[in-house]
Amino acid sequence: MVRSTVKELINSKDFDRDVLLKGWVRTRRGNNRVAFIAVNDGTSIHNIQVVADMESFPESVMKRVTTGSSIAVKGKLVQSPGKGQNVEIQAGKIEILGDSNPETYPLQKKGHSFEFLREIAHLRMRSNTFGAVFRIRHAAAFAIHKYFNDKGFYYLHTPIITASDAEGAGAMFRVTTLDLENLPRDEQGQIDYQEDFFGRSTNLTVSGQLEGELGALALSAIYTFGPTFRAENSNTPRHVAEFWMIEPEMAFYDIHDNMDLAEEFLKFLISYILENCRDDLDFLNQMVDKGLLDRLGFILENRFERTTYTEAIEILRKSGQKFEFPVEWGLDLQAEHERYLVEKHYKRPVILTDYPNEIKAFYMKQNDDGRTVRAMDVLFPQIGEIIGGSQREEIYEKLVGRMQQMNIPEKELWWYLETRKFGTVVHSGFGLGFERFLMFITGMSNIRDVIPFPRTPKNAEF
RNA sequence: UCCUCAGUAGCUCAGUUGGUUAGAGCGGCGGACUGUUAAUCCGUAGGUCGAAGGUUCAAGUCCUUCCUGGGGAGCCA
Repeated sequence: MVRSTVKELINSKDFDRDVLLKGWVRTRRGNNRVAFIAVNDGTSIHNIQVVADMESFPESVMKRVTTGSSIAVKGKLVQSPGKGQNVEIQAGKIEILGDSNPETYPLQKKGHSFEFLREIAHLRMRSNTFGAVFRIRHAAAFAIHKYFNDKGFYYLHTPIITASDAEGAGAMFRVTTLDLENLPRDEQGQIDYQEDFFGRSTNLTVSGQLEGELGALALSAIYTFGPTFRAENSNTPRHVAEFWMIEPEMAFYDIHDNMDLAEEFLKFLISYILENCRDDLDFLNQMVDKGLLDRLGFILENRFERTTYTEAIEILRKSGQKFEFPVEWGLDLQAEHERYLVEKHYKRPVILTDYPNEIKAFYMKQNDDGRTVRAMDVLFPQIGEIIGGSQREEIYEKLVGRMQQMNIPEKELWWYLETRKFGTVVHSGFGLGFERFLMFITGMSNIRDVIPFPRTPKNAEF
């Protein structure tokens, strides 16, 4: 007999047929006459109830049906006479696939703190919340590929190991095969990286953007979606050392095309999750974050307001609102400022453009005013910035000028600069931190709870 | 890295101005119960009080250092 999943069975109306179910026991209730076994196989947030007449099964088997054990059940799918579920399985045969000692199995039927579950990350996916989170994580990843593929973008695999440490996006992890106990030295006593695997110093990537631009300037539109590494000693609910990032780059797109894409992309992802993960979202909305569904609706129902950084500073200064951090032209906006603009002033998502060049990266398109660049930040309620991007500087001389000002070594990025020498075009792109997006769409408040096995300072367990 | 709060049973926590043998709920185990819904009721076991050092007649409680975790800040996605 073919195994049916919980997802198939709980939605089925084809009753009184024989089915085969395999899964893990979540809870067990009952008395000496009848046992109610809640089984979950990860295909749904819901469990299916297996009903077993105690006298039909040997005690030696029923004793082993404990929380966490894996079982196979052959039985009849029937309409449930009890409240709380539509269908259940009247068990005909129960086989224990794998025992689970109830005295040592750490997951109980009562709720656990996320902090505790993080310590048992190898088992936490068996809990309701983490099952929901990781089903949504999958759906979001799939939706990202679907969106870009349907739009004619190419998925470009930018390198994970990079020799460039000029990207300026934070501290990097070194990649080496040198013997750390016995490092080769040159005449000056410096470490001799010519002896290293690549013949030079290499690191894990902090961004695929620069290589992504090379792809866009050949294939018209590309996106990257891969792991990214930051060796910063950041201990916050919003940072991990290894995370996933989505970075589209588009030739012939100016800043306005870029904003259009970002808005359409985010709305598509949210609609896709709402359509395909409704049960999981309902669960999270009820158990984790009561404002979740309203907030997702808020994004879908509103056109993103577009304005400039300079205008935003004016609004904040005139607001009469007391902020913890100062509001002044030239300073970066804090999350509290971004949230005020979105939640109080515009009451809709906001895209800010034209930031002071001093607080933005070297590759951003310089405006004619000489002091702002064509950056764009997409701001969401609750979290502030969710997407950061820009039109890129395509004029060789201007780009080099900026690199010199900011002490970015031109020699190392010769390949990046050559794209501005040979057939340069207007182009744009942006970056979306995948886990930051997942926090928004699941309502989870710690980034370590939206990635299966988080890497943070002093923690690389699992 | 800085600031701050916390660490007591498998989990979530209480524990008085330092004072006898460290408690509860849940979970586990045993029992009762004819369809349960985080079942209910009765009973029961379970502790290196994060680690090391110190003060004291006496430390879960006070002091020092360290470790781990939460929140905030910085860095940033």
